[in-house]
Amino acid sequence: MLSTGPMIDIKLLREQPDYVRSAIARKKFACEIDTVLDLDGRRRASITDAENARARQKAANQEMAALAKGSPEFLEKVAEMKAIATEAKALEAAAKEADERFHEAFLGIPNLPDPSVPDGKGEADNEVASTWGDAEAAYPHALPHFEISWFESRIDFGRGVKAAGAGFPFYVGEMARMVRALVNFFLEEARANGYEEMCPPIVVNAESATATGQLPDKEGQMYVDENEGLYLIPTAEVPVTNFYRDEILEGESLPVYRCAYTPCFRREAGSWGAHVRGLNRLHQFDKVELVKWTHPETSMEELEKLRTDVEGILQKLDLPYRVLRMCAGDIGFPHAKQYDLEVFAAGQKRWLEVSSCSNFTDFQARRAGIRFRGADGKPAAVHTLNGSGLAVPRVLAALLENNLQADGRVKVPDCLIPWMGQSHIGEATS
RNA sequence: GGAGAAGUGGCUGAGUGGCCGAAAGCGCUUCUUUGCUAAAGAAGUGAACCUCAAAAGGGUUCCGCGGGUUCGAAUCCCGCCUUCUCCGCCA
Repeated sequence: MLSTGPMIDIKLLREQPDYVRSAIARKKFACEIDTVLDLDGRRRASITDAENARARQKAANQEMAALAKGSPEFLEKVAEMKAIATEAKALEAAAKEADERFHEAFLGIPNLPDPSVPDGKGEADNEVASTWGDAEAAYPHALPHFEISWFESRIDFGRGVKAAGAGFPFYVGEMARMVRALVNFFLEEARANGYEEMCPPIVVNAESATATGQLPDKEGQMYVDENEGLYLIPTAEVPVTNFYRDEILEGESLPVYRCAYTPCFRREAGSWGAHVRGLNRLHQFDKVELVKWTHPETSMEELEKLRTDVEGILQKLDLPYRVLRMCAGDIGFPHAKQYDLEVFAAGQKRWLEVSSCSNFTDFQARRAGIRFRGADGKPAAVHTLNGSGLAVPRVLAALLENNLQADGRVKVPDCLIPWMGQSHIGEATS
């Protein structure tokens, strides 16, 4: 009847409303649990009424089929049936409306945070789970990347404004090749970790955006083509996760690992500020995304493996980073648990988020209708996970800042040299 | 973009107003027979939702999607989507 199912389990909400209420209270999203429960009750009563009416109608129709067409008994029955049909139709329309109202409200309930997620109201309450590398190390020549003398000649924001708008730079020459080198490196790392590469559409329809939770929560963050009803993807997570929408996977095929490189588009409405300069925040950027479909029982350990996979890439790049265990108040609408990975940009002396690794448990899978056949043969929702592996611009920013040398050039990390074919970029200034 | 054709269960494919959740075949599962395999035979084999404490059972819906006609629609009408063929265009 509806292509997208509920986000959390409605049975859980019915049976343990207080648990759901308190779990959601830990998140920053407000939602009307009682309204949803009330609408659920109305919906179910309405459906029962409609189905009973329909059953009466069907039974009567069976009798009619046995009567001779045009006979007096038949004509009498037809007259009688009209009233029943009218009633059934009205009840069905009411049931449909009640169902739609319920679903609309239900869609507004966020995923519940996992018990292991720390309490907290926002950014300041996230816990540092671990750090790698030495962010305090001397980076004697570090500069904010946007202050490097040759920066604008290789990442041209001014001409980007002319061609498209703020936040859409041109990468020129060796910097364009740097982007390509990073993307290639990221994809090969993903492949080595068992993720099968995909090349997905970079626009999606509203159903897909709803399934992964971008809609209705983050409507304003996506670029949209009103004519076609298509959204430019904010992340490859959206098309890739929807690959299996409305499908039932064989239990043995889990877990499935996939990765995809795509440009990502974000309007970032209202989030522009003075601290956002250079590559720190863009409307379009390149990213390799890792996606997993797993058994419910293993999703939390798969999240740890996912995070470890991403950490391995940062280690090869030799970028100091820290892992944040995101608090309940700062994790996203569809998230059950989330780690953010931040690299240290020595020039700005700031931590830049380059990856977010998340377990959505069955939230997306329910909305997307992605199920697997368990041991009992019954379909059940899979768990979906994803993480950036990695986003290009901020990694590039940190590389430019941390690897800046006395002569004004930037040393290319060893792991990228095979892809770049050169050991330094930029021009010597001294 | 223009002109035609088609969309039925995991697959192939019947079905032009009621007896159709839907023939038949294939596939799949279990069982039987059989030195093994193969073959043969028997039974079973979709999903969602409502009801039920749960299971069992019962009910409703689903033949691309959405409307409509009718007492009754897989079947008739309208709109849309998708696929295929031909033409045009194009990387």
